[in-house]
Amino acid sequence: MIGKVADRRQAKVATIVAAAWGLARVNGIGAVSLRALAREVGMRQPSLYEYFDSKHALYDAMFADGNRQLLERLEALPPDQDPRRALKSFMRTLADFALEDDARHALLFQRPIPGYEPGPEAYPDAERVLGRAVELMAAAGVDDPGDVDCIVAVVGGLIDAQTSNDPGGDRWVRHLDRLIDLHLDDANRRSTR
Amino acid sequence: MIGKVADRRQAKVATIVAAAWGLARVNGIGAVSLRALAREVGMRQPSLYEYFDSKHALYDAMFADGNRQLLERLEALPPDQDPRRALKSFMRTLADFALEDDARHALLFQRPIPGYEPGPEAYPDAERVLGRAVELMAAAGVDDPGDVDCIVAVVGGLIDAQTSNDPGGDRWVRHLDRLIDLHLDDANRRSTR
DNA sequence: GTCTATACATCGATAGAC
DNA sequence: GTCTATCGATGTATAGAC
Repeated sequence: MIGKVADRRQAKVATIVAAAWGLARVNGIGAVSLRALAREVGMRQPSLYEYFDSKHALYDAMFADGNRQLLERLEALPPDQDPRRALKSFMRTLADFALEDDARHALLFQRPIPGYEPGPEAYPDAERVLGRAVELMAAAGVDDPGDVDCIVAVVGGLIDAQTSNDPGGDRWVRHLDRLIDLHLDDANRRSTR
Repeated sequence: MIGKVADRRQAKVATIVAAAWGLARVNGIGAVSLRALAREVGMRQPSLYEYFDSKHALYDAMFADGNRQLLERLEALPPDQDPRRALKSFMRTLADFALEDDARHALLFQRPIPGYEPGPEAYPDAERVLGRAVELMAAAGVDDPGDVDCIVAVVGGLIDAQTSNDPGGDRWVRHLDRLIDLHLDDANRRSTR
């Protein structure tokens, strides 16, 4: 088996990434230091360079991992014939995912690290998430890209307000379903006219 | 005049804060270093501690200054008898202000600096901004706090999407007026029923 | 692959002379 | 009030032993 050594390496990479998420949850994504991360996984700092060429490469791995987690959860949703119910379920899952872990939400959907932008190789999963959202909205009768943009912005706005101003509560996200209906109704009304 | 020395000090503080905004605009709010800031105002780095006890104190001064700028601009708006027009004008001014300067928008409305939260002494102006928004919405017939939250979140969502995904464009903010009407109509419909 | 050791850059912060 | 000098932390990177 030639793959065994590569597998072990991948497992170690996964361990390191998981430990990095742990540190990020405690002190914030910007406070993950390579020395602390190495300590967490029982290594010395230079040894991490065996697995990541730079700190940005670590961020890329975390970004890709986070998007993979999200995509996995979204794809596990049971299919729903009712396009509205399907869209709401999708968006609620997205919101729950974002609210579960501030640091992960920040890395995936904001630019919390000065000088770091996710590399292109980490984007495919992120684009699949958005693509699925667009599909679901189309099924619900939203054909104007402007309406898609609005719904995306509204959901993002609710999530951001929730995490910033009422972490752990539901003061904003409790309006999620109602606002989706409001915007779908409005989009349908304007497209059938 | 006893106040003269204090005035001079305040003027110097203002100069430093202005220079800090300049650096933030160029490299991002997170990349403002005390050494670069000192260089900018013709000082050495330790001398800045004569004016700010810590870097967080500098951030607090910038936060207060940004909110003061915003409040000034909002209070300069001409009064408008039509509550909807007044609210839209308020929100458009807010959006323009946010889109003008990414770094300022980030410091005022997000938490872009790991470990930094604005101190309580910097909040009054920020609360006056929100208070004015609530007043305008009340005048437009929005009496449910949940509806106020939704409109705040929607405007914030449009602004964030705009800065993140189409800086300099209007792909999201062009929907601002329409979405405000949509949400006001919905709030009014539900409150008069 | 992992280690020790080291180099050099940056950063915020402090001590103490003037 | 401003300076020089310095501290300890960081990230990045390398050399070389095992």
